[in-house]
Amino acid sequence: MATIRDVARLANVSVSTVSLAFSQPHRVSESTRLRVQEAVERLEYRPNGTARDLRVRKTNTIGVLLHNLSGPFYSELIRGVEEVADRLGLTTIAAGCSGYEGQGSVRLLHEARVDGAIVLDPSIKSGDLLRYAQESLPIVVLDRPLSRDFQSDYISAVAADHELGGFLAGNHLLDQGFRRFAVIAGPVDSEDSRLRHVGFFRALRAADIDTVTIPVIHSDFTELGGMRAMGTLLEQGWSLDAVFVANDEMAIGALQVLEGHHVMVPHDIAVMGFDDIRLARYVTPSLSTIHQPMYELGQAAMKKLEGALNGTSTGGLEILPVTLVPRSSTLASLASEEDCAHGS
Amino acid sequence: MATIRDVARLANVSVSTVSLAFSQPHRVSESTRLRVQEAVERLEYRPNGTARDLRVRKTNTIGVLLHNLSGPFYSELIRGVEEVADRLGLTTIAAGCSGYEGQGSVRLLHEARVDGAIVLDPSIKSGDLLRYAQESLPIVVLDRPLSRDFQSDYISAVAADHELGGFLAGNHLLDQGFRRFAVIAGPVDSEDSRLRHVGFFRALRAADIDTVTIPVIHSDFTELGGMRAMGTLLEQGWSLDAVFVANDEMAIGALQVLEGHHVMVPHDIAVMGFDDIRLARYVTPSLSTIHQPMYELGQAAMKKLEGALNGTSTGGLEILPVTLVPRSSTLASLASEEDCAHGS
DNA sequence: ATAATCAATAGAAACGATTCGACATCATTT
DNA sequence: AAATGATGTCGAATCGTTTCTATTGATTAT
Repeated sequence: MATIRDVARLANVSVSTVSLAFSQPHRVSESTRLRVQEAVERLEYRPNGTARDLRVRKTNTIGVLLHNLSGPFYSELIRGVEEVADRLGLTTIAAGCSGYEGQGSVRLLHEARVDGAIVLDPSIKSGDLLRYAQESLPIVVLDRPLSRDFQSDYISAVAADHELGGFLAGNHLLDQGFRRFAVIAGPVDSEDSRLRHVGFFRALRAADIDTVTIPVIHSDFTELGGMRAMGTLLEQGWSLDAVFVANDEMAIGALQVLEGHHVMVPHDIAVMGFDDIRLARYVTPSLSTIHQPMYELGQAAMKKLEGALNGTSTGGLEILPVTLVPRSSTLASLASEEDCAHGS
Repeated sequence: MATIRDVARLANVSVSTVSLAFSQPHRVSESTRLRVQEAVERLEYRPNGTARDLRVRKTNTIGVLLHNLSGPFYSELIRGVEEVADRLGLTTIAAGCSGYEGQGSVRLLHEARVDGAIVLDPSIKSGDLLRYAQESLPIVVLDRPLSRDFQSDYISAVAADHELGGFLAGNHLLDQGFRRFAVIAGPVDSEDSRLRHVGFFRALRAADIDTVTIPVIHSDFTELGGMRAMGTLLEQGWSLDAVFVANDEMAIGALQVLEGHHVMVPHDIAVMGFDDIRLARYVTPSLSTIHQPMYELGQAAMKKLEGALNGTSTGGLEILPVTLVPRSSTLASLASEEDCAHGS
């Protein structure tokens, strides 16, 4: 690889002049600029980013840390981040955190390989984040609980309004006339799931429904987990109008179990999900759910990061609203139809 | 941020000793190691990755370049890459290539910010890749055409056997007794689509079917594109048994149009996709398709890259087999049933 | 007893850029 | 004619590591 020295030599100028020719072309004479230009092309010179980063102590790169890069769920979110970052001339890189400490993406933070980071991985310990975050490396956590002792000028947060989502879900099911509910929640340590749950119960209580008698099953946010949870619910023989499931993955699992047991949705039992993943629209019946504004979340996170980067930090927590997406799985009009569908 | 000098000062040793204490702890005495250790903790010292990279001329990072990070399609693939990279102690970072040249992820290559790259983005010009690829920056292209003049010791390729996929699809449809076909292909400049098409026709010709009279519509690999293509096919009034669609996205679009026109699948027309995206299993009727081994593709790409990185390069092109995934949308037994479904 | 070996540490030279201050050279002002 | 100001260029310092080559004192071999 040709270095800037090689270019300087070939163009018969000093290294500093070459550098100037790049950064402030108007400051060097026409003739030298041309000579430099030619040398660059002859040598196929490309600047070494690592060296530059070291000197200017900036990488112009921000990292998005995910639990694993695999989640299709985060696609939209990253698009939002990228869109904003691009406008700011920043490169977005995403890294999964599958491996153990030191490995993988934590290295991006630990070794200051990025100027800032957006963290979506609940598996990264808050203590670590707190240590990493500093003026030269602000962090925005997205959709992850931040506890009271998790305060720092260099950490801010963006989240969807999960409580509101639960509330909207509850109201919707009530509107449709359902009265006997069950909840399939996420893992007990999931703050998101808890908030959704809280919002849901708030809606029910506002309608004078006794929430204490409502069966709640905690599962693990996966399709399989949803299947097991729904199976349990059926076995226990509850009489139900509707099930509020804490995310779409599990809801889709639940749908399958119901179909397997010839329980008609929404006729016998309505099902409500949360997240609005792509699949939700395509399953049969299509799944009513709460839409998380993933793209906007990504944008908001990146904007917050920008603020922290250029000092005009806003800090704190920003909460974005979610919206109800009613589909077939909770439609009362369908629920009251006859068993057999006529025509298509 | 504390530097290694600060640590050295506080521990009362030289900078080089601190460095040694990290890299080869047995080479320094117990007592100094402890002093260094303590200084590190007191100062919260973390090595600067940028400086290290510059000195050792290696980043221990490999990049995965995607068209956009958004594609859920690539999730599995990246998982495969990550799994292998982790074992090798390499960090995987993914970057989209949305922006223009110089921006975004090309910077990773251009400025040598990674030790190697896996490229999935057809929008990156082959010429650029050729320029970037060199001993210190090997590149593996994945599932993208590499033309004859695209030869370099530092570029290798991994791809799925699209031709075989088309062939399997053709045979499957023939097995199910379909005889009058149409093809919804991808963009004309898509090598993948072309190969799928070729394989499909090879199967038909082997069964003495005249492929010349088969209608072919080129679309753009999107759901909407599939809808338009199917719409056109219907308008033109062909009598068809089955449609081979060059990818699942378009196939799903086609399915929707057929449903809209009250054409029963597979009773009236069978539909076959390609890729085996997650959605394929969940649409109604579930979509028969050709499974691309995304995870294995990712693994294979990373292994090839490893070979190039440590000199034991294998180079060339590796082709992985695909498999047939028959589902409802092409099942002859369903096709011959009565119009009205009884029960579920 | 002297030379050779070894362990532990230090010093200094890279790595490849950017950037600051200095220095000519030449045109302009007083 | 001297002072001032641009303009274009250059040398050297710097960023924070790693690593090569001394240096020192102690231990072992001859």
